[in-house]
Amino acid sequence: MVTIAEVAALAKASTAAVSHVFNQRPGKVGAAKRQKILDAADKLGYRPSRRARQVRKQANLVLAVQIDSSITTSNAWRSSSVLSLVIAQGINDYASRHGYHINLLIPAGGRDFHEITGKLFKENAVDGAVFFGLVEREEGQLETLLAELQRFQMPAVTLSRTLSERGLPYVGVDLRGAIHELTGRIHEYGHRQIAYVGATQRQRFQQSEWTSRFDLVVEGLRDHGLAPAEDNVVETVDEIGAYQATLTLAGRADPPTCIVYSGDHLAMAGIRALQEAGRRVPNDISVVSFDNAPYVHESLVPLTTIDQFAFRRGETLAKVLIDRIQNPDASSSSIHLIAAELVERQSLTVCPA
Amino acid sequence: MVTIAEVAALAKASTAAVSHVFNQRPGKVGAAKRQKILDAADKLGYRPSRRARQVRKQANLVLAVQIDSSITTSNAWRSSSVLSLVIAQGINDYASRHGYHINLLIPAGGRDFHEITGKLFKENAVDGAVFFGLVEREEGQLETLLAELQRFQMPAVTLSRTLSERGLPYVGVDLRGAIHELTGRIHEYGHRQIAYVGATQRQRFQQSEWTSRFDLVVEGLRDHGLAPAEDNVVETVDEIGAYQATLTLAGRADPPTCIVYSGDHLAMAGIRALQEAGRRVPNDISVVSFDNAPYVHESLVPLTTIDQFAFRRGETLAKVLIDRIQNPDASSSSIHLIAAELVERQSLTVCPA
DNA sequence: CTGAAAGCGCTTACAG
DNA sequence: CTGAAAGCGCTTACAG
Repeated sequence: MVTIAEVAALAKASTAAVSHVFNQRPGKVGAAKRQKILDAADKLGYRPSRRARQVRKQANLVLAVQIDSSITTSNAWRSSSVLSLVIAQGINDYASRHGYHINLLIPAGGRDFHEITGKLFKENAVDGAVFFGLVEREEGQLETLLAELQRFQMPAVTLSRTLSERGLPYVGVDLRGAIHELTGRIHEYGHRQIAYVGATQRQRFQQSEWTSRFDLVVEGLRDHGLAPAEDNVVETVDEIGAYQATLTLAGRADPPTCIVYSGDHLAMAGIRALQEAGRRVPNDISVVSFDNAPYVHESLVPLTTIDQFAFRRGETLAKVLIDRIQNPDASSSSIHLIAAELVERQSLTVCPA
Repeated sequence: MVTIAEVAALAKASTAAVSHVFNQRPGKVGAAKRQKILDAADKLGYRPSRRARQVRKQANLVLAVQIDSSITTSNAWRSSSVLSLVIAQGINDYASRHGYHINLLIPAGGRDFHEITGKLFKENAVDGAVFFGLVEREEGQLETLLAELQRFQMPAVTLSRTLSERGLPYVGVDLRGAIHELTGRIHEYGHRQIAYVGATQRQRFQQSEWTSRFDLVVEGLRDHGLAPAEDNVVETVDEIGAYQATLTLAGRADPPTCIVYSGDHLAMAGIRALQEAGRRVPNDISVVSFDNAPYVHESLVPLTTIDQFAFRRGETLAKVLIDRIQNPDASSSSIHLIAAELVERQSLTVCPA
């Protein structure tokens, strides 16, 4: 391993100068010497040691990432498990570009909270934490978490609305624009009979992004004088449900000409059902959905969908957290919204005459 | 933060003694002094600093964990994504109990290899790596990986047979015993018409554990003079496929009395189909499957299934890897098999008369 | 603007 | 069996 001393020797500078150069402290080292140092480092293949830096800086350079346990314990939520992983990828990507590692916690029933606070905080093992969700299993768990965060001065960011309402910086997605564009397109293409298959308000997880998808779609449709009829809204959470619902819708005397699904996996199941029912997509019936998940390329018909930018959300989560860690006093904004975007492929087209 | 010096002072010992005690070096410190040190540490709430340890030991205390990218890019493989996460939990659990952190890599198309070797190895950022699978995207990628591993003297363990055949320590699951018990039970319960729904030999991923499930079931059944008829074997990889296949099987004039599914999620879909077809589970038709995944509690009928101990596999993976890191010369065995176990719940019962 | 020096908290030969 | 001391690679007041 090549050390700072070797670089200093080759560049005929002090180790301090080398350190300054590698810590981007501007104006500390003259341009000429700076260049010599950079050249020497380059020639030697020098890379600052994370480890030594950590001792000196009294920082772990580790981020705790707590993924919601429902992604493993709930079968129907497996689709969000994939998105969670993509978010985790994004966090990891940004974090490692900034010298941080991830300590991934996927709590199993009940242990969630203790794992993170009890071990990591007390052992001073991490510099910050990201909470995907907060499944409150016991009364007062939320309060305890917030208190611990406070006590250990632990910076944290979240994807959970509950936590964001309690002051944690929040990284979310802004669906409004994309949904508006989508409903505009649906209207423009002449669709009048629209169905919605997926999670709606009635679901047990209130306030989630999934339910707001439904609300926003209805709202967007209304703006164009459209809205799904009551019996064109089917609450379902998994693919078999979507498959069955679609079969039913397709079997109607007067089927919808456009079906909106709350997720790509449901839409993909729906397309299978439509094809089996002898309906062509999109010629007979258009299909649109949400997520633009990594597996969307497997769709039988290229899917028009709303990209939620999961990876980018992960990056933002990491960025916001690391900023807070490195700059605890800076008053940064606490809500970060990433605008979703409509991705037009082939599953949405003009309404058949 | 309380340091080793403070403990030494309170215990009237040298810092070296304290260090020895905390490093489990036996016979280095007398029992009496040892106790005094432990007491002092306890009173002060002392915990060794990972960071300082890292500089001294020239170790990162970080493990790279490369999950297979197909868990996000393939919709049908979402079930294995959950199991992968449970394995990752197990790794994380064991690792953090031993002072290691995880650097989780979920490669996105193509970047897999470069990410791990190019960045982590060269930057000397990790002490070891676990590879869930190796998706060879380019010719020679496997060779390059092995060469890099060699070059950087990087300990690695794997879940992939391809990699294990090339010498990496392998942690697998031994299904034989559990499947033998299962087929014994099926025979004993009087089932004669048995169906298999799920992944079989014909699947694109040869040599995977999934295909061997099928082979072993057939083998176990044969041992009892049973075996699924050709048209009782349905190749499918997702829930809708399982649902449809089950509907078909249940609709037969002479339906099977026992259906074996290659995964819990498929069995759960199958049970839905059976119930919708008016078949009672297990009274009319028995159902068994593989995995004992975390979401199995959602099954409409408590599922008899073969537990693959994903969590334990993760722990073992971490253990084997850390052992290698800490003891590079020890010649340890390179194949570790965890015996699967039959978990009997209610979905398998005696064959109706 | 630059460099010599102390120190982060720990581990480990080494001499006793 | 025990302790004084050097050192891991870096950062950061501090004095020049």
